[in-house]
Amino acid sequence: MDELDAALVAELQADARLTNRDLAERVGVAPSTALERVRSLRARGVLRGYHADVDLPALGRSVQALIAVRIRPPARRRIEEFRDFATALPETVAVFVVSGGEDFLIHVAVADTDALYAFVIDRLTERPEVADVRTSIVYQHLRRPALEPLPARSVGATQPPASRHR
Amino acid sequence: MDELDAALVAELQADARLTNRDLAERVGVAPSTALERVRSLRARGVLRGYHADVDLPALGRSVQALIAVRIRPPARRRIEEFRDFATALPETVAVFVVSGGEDFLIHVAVADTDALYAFVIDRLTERPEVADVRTSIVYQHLRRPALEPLPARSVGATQPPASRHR
DNA sequence: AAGCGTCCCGAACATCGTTCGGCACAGCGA
DNA sequence: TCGCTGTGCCGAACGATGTTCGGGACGCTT
Repeated sequence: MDELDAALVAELQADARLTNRDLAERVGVAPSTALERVRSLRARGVLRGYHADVDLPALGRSVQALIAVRIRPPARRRIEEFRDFATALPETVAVFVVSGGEDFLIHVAVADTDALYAFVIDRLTERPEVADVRTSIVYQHLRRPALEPLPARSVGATQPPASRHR
Repeated sequence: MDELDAALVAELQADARLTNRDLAERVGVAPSTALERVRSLRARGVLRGYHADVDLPALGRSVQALIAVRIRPPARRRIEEFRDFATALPETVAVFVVSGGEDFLIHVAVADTDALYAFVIDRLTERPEVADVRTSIVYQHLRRPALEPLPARSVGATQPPASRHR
């Protein structure tokens, strides 16, 4: 993870459909170099995939919510089963397994508030391990365009090689 | 948003770097057709962009958290200012503006628990409008590979044209 | 039944992805 | 000081891909 890797990652976070040539040009290396670097990043698991960002209302999901769920008893098996269950639901956008007052935060996107209510009372509270549910409507969901590697102390980061060549 | 559009969106959500040819083959149309459809989806704002999914620990951010923040007074100006502030912070992954007990949920990724603590007490509670903060560690963050358009009642969806041609 | 609009296709040319041989530099040991 | 070695990068070349454009098929309207 030297500076070049970081630049490639940043560019691909901002636009994953950049052509390899454009990508190379933006970070200032030859296309062949960019190609090999990106491959390495993929192989090392730094780049995990590329996903389209979709407008949820256009998909008929105008209402988003974050649903905090408490599981009783919070044993590994219950947690993992519920996590898999929640992740597989078609209304689910993402699932956070968290510490604190609750065990899960489920990010859902549904057609309207009726569908949200139905989701909570039919899908969630129907399950016996669900001890508590708190629903928050999501008004806005903003993401950062690109995550830079932070100051990076120690971590598993490989040594940045000295700058080379021309 | 007919069936073909939905298929294209689903494929690009799963892998945004599919070549147009592969994409066309998967959904069963000619490359030129796929190209025009995807263009239209972009132009209509259904597809908002393409982003690389990055392994945060590899970027030196091994600790993730969701930080619930309450703003006082919760007036529009305060809310919007704080939202922009939080979105711009380098530690921030995403910001949810929500209803309920809190006004914000900030998803952050930092190097370690020290950095998390520093973030909360130096960056957040330093601001006078921050009335309350609740931090939850994120153990896991799972996303759905692809969001299908839900049963879709009414919505702004255009009429699906009858199947055409061969 | 004829006209029209929509959607899709396939061929063709420009552009891109990918491979491969080779060079430049840094570090090492003699 | 000198040569050796490994690493990272480059550029040319070939195969694959992106993109445009003219035209055909179908359903709907008049």
